[in-house]
Amino acid sequence: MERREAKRIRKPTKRYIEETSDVGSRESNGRLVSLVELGKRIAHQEESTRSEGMNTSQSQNLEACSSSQGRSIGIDASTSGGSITKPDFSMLKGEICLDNLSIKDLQETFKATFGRETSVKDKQWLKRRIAMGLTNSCDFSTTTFIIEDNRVVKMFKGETSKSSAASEDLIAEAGNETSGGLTDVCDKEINVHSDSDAKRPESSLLECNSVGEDPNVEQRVAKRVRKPTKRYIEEISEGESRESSGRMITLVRSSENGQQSAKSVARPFQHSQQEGRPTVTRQDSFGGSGVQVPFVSRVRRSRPRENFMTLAKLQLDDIGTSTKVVKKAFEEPARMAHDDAGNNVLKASLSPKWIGQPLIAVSEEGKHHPERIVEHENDMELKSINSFGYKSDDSNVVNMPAPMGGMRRKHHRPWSLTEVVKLVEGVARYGAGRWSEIKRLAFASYSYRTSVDLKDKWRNLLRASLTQLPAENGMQNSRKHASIPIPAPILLRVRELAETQAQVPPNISSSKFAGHSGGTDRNSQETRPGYL
DNA sequence: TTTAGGG
DNA sequence: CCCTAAA
Repeated sequence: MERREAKRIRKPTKRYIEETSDVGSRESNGRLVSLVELGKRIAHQEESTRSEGMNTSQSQNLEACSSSQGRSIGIDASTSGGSITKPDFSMLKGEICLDNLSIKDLQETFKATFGRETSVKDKQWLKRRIAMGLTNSCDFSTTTFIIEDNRVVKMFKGETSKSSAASEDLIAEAGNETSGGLTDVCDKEINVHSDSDAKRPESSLLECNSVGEDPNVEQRVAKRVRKPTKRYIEEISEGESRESSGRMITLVRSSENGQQSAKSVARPFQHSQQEGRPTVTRQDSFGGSGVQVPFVSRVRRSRPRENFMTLAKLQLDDIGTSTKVVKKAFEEPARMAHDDAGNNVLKASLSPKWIGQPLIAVSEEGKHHPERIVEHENDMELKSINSFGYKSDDSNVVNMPAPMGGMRRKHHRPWSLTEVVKLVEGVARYGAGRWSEIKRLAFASYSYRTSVDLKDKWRNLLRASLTQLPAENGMQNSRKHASIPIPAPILLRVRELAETQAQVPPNISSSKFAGHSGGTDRNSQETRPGYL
């Protein structure tokens, strides 16, 4: 329990949070830049008192340049700056003033809002329409930048009122260019925008920004390379989901109103992906559709592992992965054949069959339950145990059907008594925890049984020795269970060893386990403690 | 890769 | 058994 906590709490979380939030900060930083620039430009424009026409065009530019937030900022600027006085924006603060306007005014407002004329005379309709349009645009813009918003806006406002001095600073800091130069750059950008209007995915506010102040941004992009572990993806996505989902909404929204902003917002991800390893966006090449999936579609809990693998193997003919799988799959039978050389039994007849087996038919087989094939083997086990000759048993060349099932679960291989004994011996000799050692020395002939398996088995043995030992008098040979109980002596030994090596949890001991084993058998995955 | 633990 | 985190 304690260990678990320690394990779970560890820093990776922190690190990943850092990394992931980095995206956010980078992005918001980008926004910030644009806002700063906006402020700059506003200030500049105020300073040089341009003509009315220029003003309006500028405000449009603002919108275009800063995409989503541009909207609200532009509005804010015009209201707070006060230099822009087009009647269109008289209701910028929302639908507040709509009531006071005449139909004609409303129509004009409509035009200003939606960019098209309307002949509707219905005051209510107009108001509703305008209000909707406004709230839409404002809405998503406000949801887009949350934290930075206040700060930025605040600074921005102060700057506009203060005019030149502050703006000079910003300008110098931003790009050691003259303000004219900067505006020129942006103006250019904007012209491009307005030329092709909606159909320009590439050019974006980000580019506009990076013109002024990119190095930081670039660095951050480059920094974000590592792809979090799936587990972590799931976990942090919990915290991040808000942000990402918000962004998704933004994308949708903006694509339904100002087109180009969508692409521009989404762009950083693509960028970082090109930069190196896949990061936040992934190319899901399922079925060759090649769809870009933003973040991780956190849809599945539990283990779709095999499914995925088989699926991958089937659907996309990725040579790389599939070959790897196949190779690994083939390894098993080969080794098994080799191992069984020392023993007798039916090795020769079986192994060639596996090797010769085609790679197909595997995927399909994944759905069936191949667990059953073991049955006969148990009988063998029984025999050898009954004779109590702790050997000659587990030459179990289990009739394992095609191991290369696209990474299917290892066929459940019951632990034979000899294996258990060897395990115990191994632990006695090398100590519990030296699983690799034990594996290498005591289990040299059992190619299956990885060190992890040994570890697991030992854990189970331990558990068994703890729970089952007290009652060892009563139900020694009980036929309750189909499988063979582990002989008490062995369990005793296990326990001794465990005590020797301080593996016995002092107080909890049996009660916990007893309660635990009462639970559902979880697909018979977890073998019962006291049995083979 | 190996260990340790949770599932 | 599987999966992962840590080391």
